[in-house]
Amino acid sequence: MNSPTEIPAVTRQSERLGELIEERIVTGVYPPGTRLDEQELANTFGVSRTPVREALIQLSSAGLIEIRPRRGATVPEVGADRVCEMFEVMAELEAMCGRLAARRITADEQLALQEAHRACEAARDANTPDVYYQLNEVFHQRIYEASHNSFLVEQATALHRRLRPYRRLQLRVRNRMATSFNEHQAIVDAIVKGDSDLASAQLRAHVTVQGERFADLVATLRDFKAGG
Amino acid sequence: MNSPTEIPAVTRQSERLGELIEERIVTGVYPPGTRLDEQELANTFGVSRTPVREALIQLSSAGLIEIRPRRGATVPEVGADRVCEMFEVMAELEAMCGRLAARRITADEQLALQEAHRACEAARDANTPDVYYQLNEVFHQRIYEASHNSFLVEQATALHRRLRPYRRLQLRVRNRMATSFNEHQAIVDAIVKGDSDLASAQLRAHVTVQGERFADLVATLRDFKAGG
DNA sequence: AGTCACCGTCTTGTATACACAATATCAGAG
DNA sequence: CTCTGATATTGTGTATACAAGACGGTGACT
Repeated sequence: MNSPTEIPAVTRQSERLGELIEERIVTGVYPPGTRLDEQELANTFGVSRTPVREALIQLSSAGLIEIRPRRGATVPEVGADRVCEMFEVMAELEAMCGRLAARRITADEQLALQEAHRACEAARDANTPDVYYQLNEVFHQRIYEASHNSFLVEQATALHRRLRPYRRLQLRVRNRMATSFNEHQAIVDAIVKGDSDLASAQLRAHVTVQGERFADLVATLRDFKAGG
Repeated sequence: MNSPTEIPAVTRQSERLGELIEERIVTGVYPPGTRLDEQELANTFGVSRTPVREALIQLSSAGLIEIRPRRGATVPEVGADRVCEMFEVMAELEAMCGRLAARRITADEQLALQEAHRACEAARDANTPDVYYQLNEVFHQRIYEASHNSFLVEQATALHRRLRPYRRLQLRVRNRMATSFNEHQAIVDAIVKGDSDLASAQLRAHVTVQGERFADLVATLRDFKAGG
């Protein structure tokens, strides 16, 4: 008697491997410039080279690694300018989500959005940046979904994921949490009000600020390095 | 099946295979719903299953096929609504390109853009839709590049590619070529003038129209089917 | 007669083996 | 001592072999 809801956890190893390797890349275990040796990865994860290769190809398609023919896979050195470009695109994608969300959001989704927003508020009051960071992801996801454009949701989510490590760097920035929450408030207001232009502008600004903060951070680090 | 006389592959077979299979998908050789048997593809292209699998994984990451664990790869049935969603995102990406291009385009790029535009004009005057279609691609690519955001260029190009088959359908639409060219003219003017808001709006409208045309076409086809 | 279970076949997923290209190493010449 | 060229080694790219799950058919039981 097989229960219809039985989940045999039947996923390809290569898929799991991809996630594991991705995790190690974004967490800095494999820093930029690292050469990813297939055999070495295979040994590390206790599998053969085949699923490792498939995972690497997947990551390559996602843009997380670079595969040069006959030269193997490497974690690319993503220049600060490159990341800024990505934030620039992210800002526009989020702006679009906001614009559509303001026009299309349902009552249920409004509730879900405000709930996520209040959760962020709690994290802010508790002064728990890590929690805020996670709830922030939920908040933005709610907006994506309210756009009622599933393709857009996928694109935005993918890029959001890819920018995660760089956004994470900003946790420590002074007052970032409070400022972020205030921006969120304005965004929620605009969406609830149905003001698509305002929602769009607010979200664009919100994300653009993150890109600028990242640029600031990079500049600071460079100065720090140069200074000694 | 190694043919020793073939030119030494400077690129992976799987990469070439990916392009070949992609070509067959977008040209309708493998229509939506087709089950892509690995062994069959391997026989077709005269290689083993390994590079075929790698190509399929790549295509899956690009969103062109769906791979369900243990059930193989299939060409997904992309619903009309899904395509419309993609056009909606494309419109926004192009709008962004235009907005940035209006602010950042160099003198050289202006020349290249206008050259591409004039080439389109020639194709319009010659009433050669196929040629116009190809030159149109170049025209848009020029705008992407003028945005001076390489990540945006990649994203826009990828989505443009993915929408190609649906845009191709519109070649036959009455007066589409002339209308398209007029829209291009307005876009070029706005960019050259440096009016980023206008360029953005014009491009958004230009692409949105394509999405609507596609929707029209689908509706017409449906009625046609229903009618007889 | 309909339904369910069991079994065979087929396809995918993974491992291993082999071929070849690219890089590293070392020796010899300038 | 350095530069260059040949050789060795390493690692990728492809093929083949093996294992395991999914689908279809057939048979038995209700």
